[in-house]
Order: sequence, then C-alpha cells, then structure tokens
Amino acid sequence: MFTVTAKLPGENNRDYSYRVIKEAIMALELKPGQTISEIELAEALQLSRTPIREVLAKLREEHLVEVIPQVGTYVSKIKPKLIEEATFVRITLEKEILKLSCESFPKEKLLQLKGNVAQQELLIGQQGMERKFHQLDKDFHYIIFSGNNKENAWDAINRLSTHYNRMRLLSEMEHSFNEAINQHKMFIEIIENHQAEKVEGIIRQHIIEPIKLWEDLYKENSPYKDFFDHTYKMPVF
Amino acid sequence: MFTVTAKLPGENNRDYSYRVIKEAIMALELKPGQTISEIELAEALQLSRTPIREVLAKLREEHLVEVIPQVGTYVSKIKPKLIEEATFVRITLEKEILKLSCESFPKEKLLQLKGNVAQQELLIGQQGMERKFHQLDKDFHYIIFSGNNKENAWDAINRLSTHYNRMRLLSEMEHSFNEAINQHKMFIEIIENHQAEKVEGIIRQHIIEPIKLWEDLYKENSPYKDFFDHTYKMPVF
DNA sequence: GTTAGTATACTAGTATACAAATAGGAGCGG
DNA sequence: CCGCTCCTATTTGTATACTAGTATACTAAC
Repeated sequence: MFTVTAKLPGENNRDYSYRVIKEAIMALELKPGQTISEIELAEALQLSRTPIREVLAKLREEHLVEVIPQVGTYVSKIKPKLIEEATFVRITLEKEILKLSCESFPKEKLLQLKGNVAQQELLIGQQGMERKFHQLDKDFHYIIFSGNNKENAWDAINRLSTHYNRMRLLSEMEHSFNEAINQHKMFIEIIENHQAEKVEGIIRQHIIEPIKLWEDLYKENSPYKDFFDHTYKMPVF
Repeated sequence: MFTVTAKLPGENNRDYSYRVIKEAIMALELKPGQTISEIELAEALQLSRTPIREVLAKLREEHLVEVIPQVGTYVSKIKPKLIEEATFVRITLEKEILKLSCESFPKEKLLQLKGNVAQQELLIGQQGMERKFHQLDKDFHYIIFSGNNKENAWDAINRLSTHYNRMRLLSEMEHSFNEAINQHKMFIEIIENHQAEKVEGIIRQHIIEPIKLWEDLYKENSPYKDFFDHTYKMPVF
C-alpha cells in the first residue's frame, strides 16, 4: 500500500505510524483523494486501530486527511485556498525573520546554513533526490528561524504548508532545484552583509517561484487534475 | 474538578470533551502545572478513556498539556518563549492583514465588525464578563482575517496563542478592557479611511498592551508565580 | 539510622470487542 | 425497465480488558 520504513529506537507506535503515514501522504505515495481505512493502515503497520486513530486525528488537524463518520477516511485533495494562505503566511513571516537576521544572527547558525547549502550543492545533477533536497530545504529555513529563537513560528508555518508542499513536489518533479540553491546562497549573503533592503524581493521570489506553473497542474487536461479540490476558486499570483 | 457544560447538539464525544477541557484550561480552571489523569477526566465527563486520549493528543499539539508515558499528564505551565513567539507572529501577520484591509474590505464584514464592537460596549462596567469579552475580541480579529480570506492563518495564530491568551487572562482579571475596545474602534476607522500608515503603531500597542505588566505576575512574590515555567528566560518587550 | 531491595499501586500505551450509522445492492412490485 | 424497500457489509465511534513502565512506600539487611 505504501512504503513502511523501520521503527526508530525510542519511538512509540503512535509516533512511528505518524511519521510513516505523513511521509507517505507528503510524498504523494498516498494520493490526494484516495480512500484509506483505519483497518487497512493498522494491518499495513501491524498495529491495532487505537494508535492509528490518534494519528488520523492529528493529521486531520493538519488538513491532511478528512474523516466522514461511519463512512470513511480520505487523503485531502490539494486545496488552492490553503496554498494561498500558506504562501501569505510564509512570505509575511519569513520576510520579517530575515530582516531581523540582518540585524543580528548567531555565528554558529550561519555556519550551519553554509554547511546545509554545501550539502544541497552535492545533489545537483543527481536524479531522484527530490525528497532529500526538500528535507535540506526545510532544514535551511528552520535554521534561520531557530537563529532568531522562533522555532514554534516555523512549526506553525510548517503545519499550514502541507498543501503548498505537496503541490510544490508535483511542480518540481520535472524541474531542477538549481535556482532554489542560488537563492539560499543569496539569503546567506544578505544576512552576512546586513542588506535588509534586499529581503522583500528575494523572499517573494523564493516562495512563489516553485508554484508559478501550478496552473498547468490544476487545469482540465493535466494528469494530476484529480489531485486538486476544484470546489475552491484558484487564487491568482 | 471543573465546569462541565452540556453537550451541544450534533457534537460527538470527542468534540464535546475537547471543547470542555480546553475551555477549562484556557479559563485557568485547570491550573498550569496541575496533574490531570485520563481516568479522572473520563469520569468527570462520564466517558471512556478513548475519546479523552484523542483529545489529550490534540491538546498536546497545542502545547496545552504535557504527557509523560507511564507517569501522568499535566497542564502545561505558561512558557515565556511561547508568549514571545505568539506575540511576534500576531504582530507580523495582523499588521499585514490590516494593511490589506485598508486596500479593500467587504462591506458586509465591516458591518459585522461594528456589530461586534457594539456588543463589546454593552459589557463596559459589568463584572465577571472577561470570558464573554474575550470571545468577542477573538471574533473581532477573526472577522478581519475572514474579510481577507485568511481564516486558516488566523487558526494558526490561535493555536500558537494558547500561552499568550492564558497570561492575558491573568493580567486582565484586575484591569478593564475599555482601552481594547477603543483600539478596536480605531481598527474600523483605519479600514474605512484607508489609513495604512497608522497600522503599525496601533497593532503593536494592541497586542503588547495586555501583557506589559506580566513581569508582576511572573516574579518571585506573585501569587501566580507557579503558573509559569521559569526554566525559560523571560523575553523583554 | 541509612540504604538497598521489593512489592504495590497507579499511569499511559495498546489491543480488541461491540455499537451505531451509512452506503450499496439484491429483491420485489409496479 | 424503473423505483422502492430492506438487508448486509463496511466504516468510524466507543468502551473495556490487558500490558508495561514508573514512582513510592515498605521491609530487611547492614
């Protein structure tokens, strides 16, 4: 049904199944709109329904599944409205965080940023490294927030970005991530040289770029058409 | 143990217990640091542990309870770091939303805002109306976000504001909310007259004002001292 | 008196049995 | 052939029994 990785040490069954199921949804292995029953999941993970139910409750909070009582559970289709709101929140908060970083930023975190980008560059030209790159990308932005002591703010963004990130995966499967890496380098430059005036432009670009072509994925003749919830109007960027 | 209100129609046991337990925590009826066992809660609500467990998992996500396996469940103490992050996120996002509102805002929502403020004014001078006022206050800000189609952004703020809001309740139990009502009126004025340049000041004031005196609550000789988690450093405003 | 070991009671984690509600199809009457 | 009714299979919702880890109070040895 989906990739079941090994249970990590110190992980209880709930945390374990949360990790595995969420990864499957975010990697589009469990497809938007697909039916998933509690029993199916429990059997796939060799567990009882109890921990699975608690995981589904959590995923429902993140808009990743929808539960209809006595009927079934579905993977949420990608909703344009949630993409738009995530975009708004990310741009607004990340702009402010980057400006703060221009005033002061811990040296140690700056080193972490550089190390992270170095790892990103190692992936250039390789195939099938999308998931690895996405993890590094998320780490990169988390480091910036953490350098400003705003870890929970990043968590809030992350929870709201589930639909944005799934769409981004679709749109990047056919594109390279060179551009994103260059932008990350510019982030570091801006922080190091205190160029707060450059923040506005680069942030907007960095966040909107990956989803600019999303109309192609959304429209009638796209193979991914059914992944989207068409009951919501498509916002314009 | 705590106030158990009646079950609303169409509410399943999980939604019901979530509402009741969260209200009790947010109203400080269940005190920060207090132990609450699943069995206790189940008995108080006349339910089994299953729905209670799912509620506790949800509340843990919102940083409202902490679960230590095989030991117990506690109401989270108020953490300065979470207050600071909530303040940052609220100021940043709400500033941007109010600026957007200056460009355009639905007439119908503007009427809702005015109706809401009218209700707030009816509470002036009355005692014990803190909870009612807080509900109206939350509604007021929600209406603004909803007028910009950013309902989920508000939800994200709200989830992050659980510690901010509990502290605010403490600090307002001895103060009036006249000032807040006046600020709400100014919000409406700003939107109606497109005075984007006034946004910055009023937002900062509105969000920081209620927690300015919080050092009094936090320090050694305060009766509420134990409500706070002193392992975190206190940020400065 | 102090300390190490042990029994016990309490906790959350998990599995399972049962209830309630819905959807879909078989069967029947028109 | 169409439409209605009822039954059944399947789903999530709930309750309960069991497992395993933890803290604590008690006991016995030093």
